[in-house]
Amino acid sequence: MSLVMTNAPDKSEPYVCNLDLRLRLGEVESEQFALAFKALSNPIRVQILDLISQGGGQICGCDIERHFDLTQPTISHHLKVLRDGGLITSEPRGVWVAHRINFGMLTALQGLLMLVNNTGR
Amino acid sequence: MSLVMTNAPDKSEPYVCNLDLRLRLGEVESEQFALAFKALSNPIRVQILDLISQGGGQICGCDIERHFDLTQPTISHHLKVLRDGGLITSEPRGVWVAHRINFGMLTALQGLLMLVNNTGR
DNA sequence: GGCATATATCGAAGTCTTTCTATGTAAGTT
DNA sequence: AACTTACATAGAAAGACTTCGATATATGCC
Repeated sequence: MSLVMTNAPDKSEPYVCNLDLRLRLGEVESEQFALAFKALSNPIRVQILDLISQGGGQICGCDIERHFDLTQPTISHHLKVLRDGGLITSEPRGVWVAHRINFGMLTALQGLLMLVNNTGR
Repeated sequence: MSLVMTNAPDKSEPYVCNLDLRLRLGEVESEQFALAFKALSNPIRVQILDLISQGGGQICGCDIERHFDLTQPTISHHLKVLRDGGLITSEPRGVWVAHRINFGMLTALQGLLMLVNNTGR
């Protein structure tokens, strides 16, 4: 019996294929998660999401553009990717558009990470 | 005074640009997060990560390939993307390779989501 | 109506991703 | 030494992503 807690595989034991593994996540489910993570797979979009979270629901594109060396169409594109990934919602408000965090999606992503993090240990 | 808790912007108020927003995430930091999220931006890789978490550290490529209609080089590529994104580690163990979840990275990603989720509310 | 402001869309250029086939490497087996 | 098994790498084809300039739309103001 070892004195340290470990889940490291025993090098002396021959490997036996693990036949118990199951795809717990369905195709549709994993595609939805992948789409949301894809929205976060770009450093600019990670920073945009952080800016929106600081804005407390009151944020327009011009408040975002100011922080980056990118053109307005590019920022508009990144906001669309975040929207399509379900991470934000955008509501027209007169001449500008209010961008808000979709808390439900963030919570869902946290849930998936927790599932993997806890199952693995 | 309203009877419901809301952070919805007041439609009657004219919008004023929010000059207080700051990029809390540096360039290097947001690039690292983006790289990790990019690893999760594909449904196959989301499912692979889930399989590895179920394996408890004892998982080889053949245990993964069985579940997908993809060739061995393609699975090998996806594992490399997960590795480069810091989500798993892979240790050669004789003729096969043990893939393991990098719990620290999952926790870091959960932390970012929590930051955005909590700041926004 | 005419003009300014905020945002979206289009189309194009360059780059990166996904997947394959073919091939290489390295450990275990007979 | 030859063979099998597990995995990695190389190169190629198709498609997706990122960014831009140009242009369109739509609201608010004079």
